[in-house]
Amino acid sequence: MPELPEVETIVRGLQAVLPGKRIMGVRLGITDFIEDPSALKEHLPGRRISSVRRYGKFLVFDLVSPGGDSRRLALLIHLGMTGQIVTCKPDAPIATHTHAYFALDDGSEMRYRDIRRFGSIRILAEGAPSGVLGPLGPLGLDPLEVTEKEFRAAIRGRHARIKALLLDQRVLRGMGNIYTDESLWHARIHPARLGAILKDEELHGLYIAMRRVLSQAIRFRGSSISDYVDSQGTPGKFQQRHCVYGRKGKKCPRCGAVIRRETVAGRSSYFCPKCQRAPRKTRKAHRKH
DNA sequence: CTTACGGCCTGGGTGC
DNA sequence: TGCACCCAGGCCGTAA
Repeated sequence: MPELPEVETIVRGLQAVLPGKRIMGVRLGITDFIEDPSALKEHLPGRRISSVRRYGKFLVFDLVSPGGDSRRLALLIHLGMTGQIVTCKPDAPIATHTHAYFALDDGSEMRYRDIRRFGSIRILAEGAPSGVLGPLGPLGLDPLEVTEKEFRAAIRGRHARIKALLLDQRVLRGMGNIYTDESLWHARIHPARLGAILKDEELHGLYIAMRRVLSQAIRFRGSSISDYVDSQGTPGKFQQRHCVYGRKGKKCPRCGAVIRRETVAGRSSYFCPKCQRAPRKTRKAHRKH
């Protein structure tokens, strides 16, 4: 579900209401997607949320302990495909597939709901001796903060398809299937092209397109295809602005050709066969023997 | 280092 | 109404 713009929208909504609030208690439903459920109950109650940040597609809740205990902890939530976080009153109706409830000291509640349970919730000990960054460690550059030079360096010389590179969280943190396809369309680059063969001119165009698409998507509060809602339960609007994603069989808004859907890098990929010229062929035959 | 694939889960849509 | 099948904003592990 959520890519950078959706997570950013949720984070902004939470950052507006959560900082300063203390977590009083944790209730859990199904926990098979939580690495260490008891750690949540052990470490969260009593701690105060100092800020809510986005790191790639992760939500990071920075926690401070009022009792002088200076060990810094963070609550890390990844939304997977169908994760949702909302704040509400404790007596608000409980949506199906709600699996975690965080009671706050102002009497409100933060809830985590996740139909498919591909998400994750875990504690990050920021002062720990090793593996300090945990799952955040391997993540690459933020697409909205990366410079063009860094972007070029990350893509150039890579033999993988550009689609796979954009989706690889170790290269860029935050891109997902929708915004990858939209960015490639704007830049007129076929998803199966190899990163290594892209010209500087094309990388420039892709860099500009990616940042424009993401910024615009944030402005429209993300894309709601089926499940995504922000922290107030409101869907995004950017899906109305998609040029190729989910538009198989419809006309390319730029040239009128029929948009196609093919699997590239293991994911559904939407593109305009006319604007986004396909690469010559993948030489796979040579590799055998 | 890369790709391909299956798996994790549930639900929506389609066609018979 | 049922069933089989395909699809889905992510990511991990395995094998080649």
